[in-house]
Amino acid sequence: MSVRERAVTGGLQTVAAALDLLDCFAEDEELGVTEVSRRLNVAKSTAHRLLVTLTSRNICEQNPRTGKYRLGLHLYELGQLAVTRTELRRCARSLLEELREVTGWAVQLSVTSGVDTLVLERLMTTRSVKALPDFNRRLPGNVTAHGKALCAFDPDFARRRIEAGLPGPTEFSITDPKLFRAELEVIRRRGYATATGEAMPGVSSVAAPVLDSRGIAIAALAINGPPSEIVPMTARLGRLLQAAGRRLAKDMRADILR
Amino acid sequence: MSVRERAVTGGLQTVAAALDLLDCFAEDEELGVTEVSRRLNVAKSTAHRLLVTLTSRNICEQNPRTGKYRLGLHLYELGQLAVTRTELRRCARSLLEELREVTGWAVQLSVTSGVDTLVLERLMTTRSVKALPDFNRRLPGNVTAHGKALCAFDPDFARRRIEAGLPGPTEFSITDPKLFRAELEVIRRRGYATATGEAMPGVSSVAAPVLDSRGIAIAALAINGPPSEIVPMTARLGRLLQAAGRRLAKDMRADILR
DNA sequence: CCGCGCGTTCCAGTGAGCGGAACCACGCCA
DNA sequence: TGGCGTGGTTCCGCTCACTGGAACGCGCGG
Repeated sequence: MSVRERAVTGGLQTVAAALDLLDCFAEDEELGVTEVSRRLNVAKSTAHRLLVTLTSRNICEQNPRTGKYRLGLHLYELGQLAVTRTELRRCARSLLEELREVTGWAVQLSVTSGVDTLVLERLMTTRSVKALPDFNRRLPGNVTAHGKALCAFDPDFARRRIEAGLPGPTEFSITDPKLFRAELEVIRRRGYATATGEAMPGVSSVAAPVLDSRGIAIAALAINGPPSEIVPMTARLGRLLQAAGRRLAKDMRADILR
Repeated sequence: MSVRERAVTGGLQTVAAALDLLDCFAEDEELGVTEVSRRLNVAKSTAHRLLVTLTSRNICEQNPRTGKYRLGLHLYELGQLAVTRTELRRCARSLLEELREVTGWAVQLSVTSGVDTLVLERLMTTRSVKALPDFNRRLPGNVTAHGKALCAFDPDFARRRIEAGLPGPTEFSITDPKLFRAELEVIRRRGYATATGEAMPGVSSVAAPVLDSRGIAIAALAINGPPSEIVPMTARLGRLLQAAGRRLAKDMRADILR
């Protein structure tokens, strides 16, 4: 799809192409002009012009050694503005720190985004940095505890995920819709979700939803760590996270009324 | 400056306008079409088209209640990709967690960006969340300990800051170039920087630089907390941060050789 | 009901943006 | 050493995407 074909009703095709270019960097840290032109299906000169403009505002940077381009730090600044202004993040700030200190493991706050989950905040500890690999902020909703908690308590999200297919990054991932629905039923009865090795080997997590006044999940709180540490205290973590989820939901309702 | 006047040598004016529009949200959380059109000096219909396109990719979002626009969470995703791929952030990951646990206060990692400092990572604790207000990731280089450490050990940055003027957000900020230079001399001799109430009232910090092989600062590590807690242990924190800075610099040099 | 403010849509004119081609720099291999 | 391939950068003629002005639709307040 070249620039001319990026229909945006009432919008600008050139800007759409520039924004789509940014998404090319999700898979690859650095890209050359030629590869960008191939992926966007535009001429090399067009790709170059897009990159030059993005680079002029530090949305992209060029590696002087290789001549290749990567995402720039101005995105980081803008992104921090976006996320720290969300109500959810504001209300969760203190709670997340407490969870981190009480449990001693990595905590995170997630929301749905399309058919995936998006981690809005992830706080680590010394031992979690050592024990856990870095992982993605965006993941399919069926392979993590927080994703499953969100699916269990947000029927729209679950439906979207199932319709889009259930990816299976590891051998433990649930990819069968029937099994997935059964798992969601278990989670709804229990009130929290668990996952081990389903997004990536050697990571266990427990998650509970943050529910709105209709009982629909608006976010999920999770604790991550190695299976040997997390699995023995699953029930305890589940209760802790449920209580935290209720507190956060209450804080958000209070915030709206303020 | 309208769209037609946004010259980008070899670039695209329309894309430049879209990116400049994003910067309008630095000051204000939400903006209407009319205000955006005023700030960019473009027609309302042009502003609207830019916003519609940015919204189509979730770079902006529209508040359905007010009709106003704000930054969208896709920026957050892209920004996280940008920052987590920096060498510095990768090397500092574990070290920052240790510093936080050893000191019990908020730690941060900063770099220079134009005439300001940019906080790449800030780790909080429960008590720091309670004791410290939220503050900006971008600040002038003369009003924070990390900014002063970067100025003391990066002469170019210091020159740029002084030439651009020394802002004084509080009554304690150093705004006189002569006094500022004297302060930098003290920091260079001592090896670490301190600040109290200079960026915002009621916050103290200690910072030390991360130096490259020529002795030029490439980053700064800082600890922040309330004056009553930080000031009595300034010397101890200074030494701790200097050691951490040396270790980080060494890790980065090792990383490059890998 | 009318006026005002603001987000949204429409349309004619034109200049910004497109792609193809050439240029330049670098590394590699016979 | 020279030729080739790769990939970033620059140039140019053509055309259509983008611009601004104007109109529209909606909500609110007097």
